[in-house]
Amino acid sequence: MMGVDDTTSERMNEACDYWTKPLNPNYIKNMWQHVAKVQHDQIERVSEVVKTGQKRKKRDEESETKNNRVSWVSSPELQAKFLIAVNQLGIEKATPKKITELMDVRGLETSHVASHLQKFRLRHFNCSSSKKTKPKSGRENSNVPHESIQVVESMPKQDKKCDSNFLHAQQQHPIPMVFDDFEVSNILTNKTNMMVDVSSSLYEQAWYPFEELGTFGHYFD
DNA sequence: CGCCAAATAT
DNA sequence: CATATTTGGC
Repeated sequence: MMGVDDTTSERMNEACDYWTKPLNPNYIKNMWQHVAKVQHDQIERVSEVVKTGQKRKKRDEESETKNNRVSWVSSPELQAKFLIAVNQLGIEKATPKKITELMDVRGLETSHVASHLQKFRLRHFNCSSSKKTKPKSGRENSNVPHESIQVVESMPKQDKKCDSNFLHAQQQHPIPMVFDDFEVSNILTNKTNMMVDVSSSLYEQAWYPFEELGTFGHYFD
């Protein structure tokens, strides 16, 4: 939200931040800085692969070695890491082993990634081909047949606070970056994304990009 | 049931 | 490593 002065208003509660005019480029810089930092922190926080054996109590973890299914769907962090790795390598050169190494997640094995990559490629292939072969009537693919999207550049480049991984992924620009719409939407809409830093009293809630703001918060600096 | 993500077999 | 098939949750 933006205003002429710093007069407070109830409506500010709906905003993630409040900017006073005139527009200062640093506002935007700081916003991206915060988003990048938060996202990076989240990704780094992944040290454990989500297991589907949730039914059983978390206490019996000795059976961990067995039924450890990796749930990509419920883990935006894994998806993000996967996407970053794939784009860093380039969609053509991305192979299970390399992806796994780049992701560097404890407990995540090449076979897991390979399986995921297979589905990823399948989706990607179907989407891009349907784009070509099916011009069709215009109203159709609003829901299921998601098309892949291409993101040329998603973030500003020059912030040192941005983590090296992010900078690397960005600056390397194996352009254009090819994302899987399915995964991207999961990442962007998941509530754990874009979380604020609880250690600061300012940041009470997260903000959910592309979604209705049920809550509100502020960001760093 | 059917669908589909994830695992497993080829 | 790629591709095909099976498994298992929902």
